[in-house]
Amino acid sequence: MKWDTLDEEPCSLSRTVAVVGDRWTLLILRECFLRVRRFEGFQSSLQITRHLLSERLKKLVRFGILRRVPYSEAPKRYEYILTQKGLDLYPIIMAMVHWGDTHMGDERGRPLLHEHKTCGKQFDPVMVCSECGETLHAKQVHVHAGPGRKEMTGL
Amino acid sequence: MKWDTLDEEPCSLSRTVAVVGDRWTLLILRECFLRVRRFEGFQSSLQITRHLLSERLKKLVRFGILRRVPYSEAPKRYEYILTQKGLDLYPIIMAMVHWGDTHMGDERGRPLLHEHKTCGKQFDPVMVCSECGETLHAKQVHVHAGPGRKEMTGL
DNA sequence: AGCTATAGTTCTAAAATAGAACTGTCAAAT
DNA sequence: ATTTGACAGTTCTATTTTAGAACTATAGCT
Repeated sequence: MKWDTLDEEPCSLSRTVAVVGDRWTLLILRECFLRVRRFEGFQSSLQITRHLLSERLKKLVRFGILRRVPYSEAPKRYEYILTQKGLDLYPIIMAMVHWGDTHMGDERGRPLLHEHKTCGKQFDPVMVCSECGETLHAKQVHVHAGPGRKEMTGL
Repeated sequence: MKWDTLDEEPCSLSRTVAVVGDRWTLLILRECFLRVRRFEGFQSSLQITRHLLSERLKKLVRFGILRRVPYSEAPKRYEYILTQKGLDLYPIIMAMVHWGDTHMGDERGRPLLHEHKTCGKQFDPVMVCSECGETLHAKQVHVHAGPGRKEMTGL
């Protein structure tokens, strides 16, 4: 496939997959949300090869998900900070964490617990309809082509 | 990396990534939610090589996300149906679609629109706290180690 | 001058993917 | 009775990606 133009397909899922649809990128983003910011930090916690880490970070910067911000002049050193576009990936990451909690758990229990500072409780993420607030299920959703598409061949 | 044992890591994100963390798998799942069920259907709409499609479908069946159901004896033919575990991936897919709609759009407008049959309106998915119902934002969440983990190195 | 920390780049071997052709079963058409 | 076509894969080679390790560069510290 022409993965290099996947981000221009008339399908929002394809476009997202073009940016975050590989294993290393998702794991790097996990570290970002856990407040890792530096090259050595990513490298040592993920055991990713330096080459690939360098490449993935460049790609995330190119797509505007991370900002490369200097934190030291002489020697010039940079750290990688989530932009708003990057922070907006949180529902994707949390949805994946929640699915893993639900369907891939073992006898040891959940690896991590999430506390909502606003209400103080331990929570799970729930996806709801922006209009009526009801929990969303695949079967209650009808999909139809929008302006960005003639024929229907994607999500 | 040892991608073959990623699904046993003490991290729910890793475990999910082990199953759906590659481009073809995500695109195959998109087709599943668009009601594609058969080998030829996936192959022709995705232009994936038959080899990879075969391999990915096997993997999804192995992980219990699709069921391989016969729809014809003589010749034996099968179709691939989402299980409940598979249907539960919907929030992940929708979160990705929504991020794409928001951040990867072009002048042509959205490729697809989603209608919530329950309320009849065109909607966006929103991720809320299961306890208080408020919209979730990364910065309002505090993460701490659960029973499935001693040290904290994941989500 | 030598050691360490940080942030990469370069190199080769191994693994994954692309692309096309091939296999096998059966139904319908000639 | 033989050919054609649909379906669901499998097999093969060439190309691309990734793994793993070593190397480069800048600067502070002793």
